[in-house]
Amino acid sequence: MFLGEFQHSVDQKGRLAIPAKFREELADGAVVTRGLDKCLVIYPRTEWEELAEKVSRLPQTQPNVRTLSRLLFSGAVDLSLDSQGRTILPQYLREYAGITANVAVIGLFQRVEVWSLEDWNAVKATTEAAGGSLAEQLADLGI
Amino acid sequence: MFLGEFQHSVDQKGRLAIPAKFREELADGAVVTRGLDKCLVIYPRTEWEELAEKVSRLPQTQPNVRTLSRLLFSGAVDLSLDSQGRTILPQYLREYAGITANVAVIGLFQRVEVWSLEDWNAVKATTEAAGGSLAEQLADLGI
DNA sequence: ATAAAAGTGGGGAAAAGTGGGGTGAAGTGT
DNA sequence: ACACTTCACCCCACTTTTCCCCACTTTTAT
Repeated sequence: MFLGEFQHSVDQKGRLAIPAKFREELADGAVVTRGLDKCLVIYPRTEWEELAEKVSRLPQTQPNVRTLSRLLFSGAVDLSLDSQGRTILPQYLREYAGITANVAVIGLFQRVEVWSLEDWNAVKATTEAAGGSLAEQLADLGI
Repeated sequence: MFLGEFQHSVDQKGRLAIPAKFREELADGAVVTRGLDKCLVIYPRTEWEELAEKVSRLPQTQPNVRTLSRLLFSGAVDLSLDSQGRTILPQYLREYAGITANVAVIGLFQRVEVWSLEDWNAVKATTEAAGGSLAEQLADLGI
């Protein structure tokens, strides 16, 4: 279970330290790829396989599905950690998410997202402003 | 079952003593996250798992669902107690709830809320003043 | 009144995060 | 085929944060 928000930095070699609390769960294989928003997503192996299956079973005759496949699969790399618990983010992924030096690493239960710090703060501000309407959604879930 | 109001302080290291009466019930795992109001909420493990499961099963392709997930999960940390029964509140959570030095810890049956003392006093004043009309509104809920 | 428990504060060891150098493999160009 | 560059990976060093322990004060219970 991935939880929490961590501010880390990407060094000149493109290395990003994965929060120590996440490492164990990612140790036996994980994949980084483009997210649906302007961010990167890290899936542990089992989650990734499930997602990949689902997407590959969608009708590839639909343009949207082909677009999604390209977004998801073409960007994917498997995430390996060095002895300090860092991974290298390829340049094209950093570009996609607008990542330069400072990033936010976000735990989202089954997955991990990586945002440029600027963008994450913007998202957070928007989210908190939308607090009320989200409360209603929760109510709909019977929470 | 969490009941009562406690005034505690947060020290320079961001540590908050959990009221002794609450510790046992939180000992086998608990999670703190952002509340829907300007406060933090502590859920015991079972409550949290139920909530997290519900949210994680929603279709993550919907933008609102992703926003909700981020609000809920990114703010969450699991609550571990040191040998003095204290937990560390990360800085971003303290900021969210406007917590600096003095807080109110409130037992609310199945969950615990943490407020900055100032905000709590304001909320309490409002609540007590609204007593009469509140009763009417609650009647609609069948209480 | 005394003892026990709860709350508060701070110091020190350990872990996490960050930066940089060196080595070897892969790829490029001549 | 060879020299050269580039990039990934491993190691080491430093700084910062976190966690654990001890000590003190205040409150509660007997």
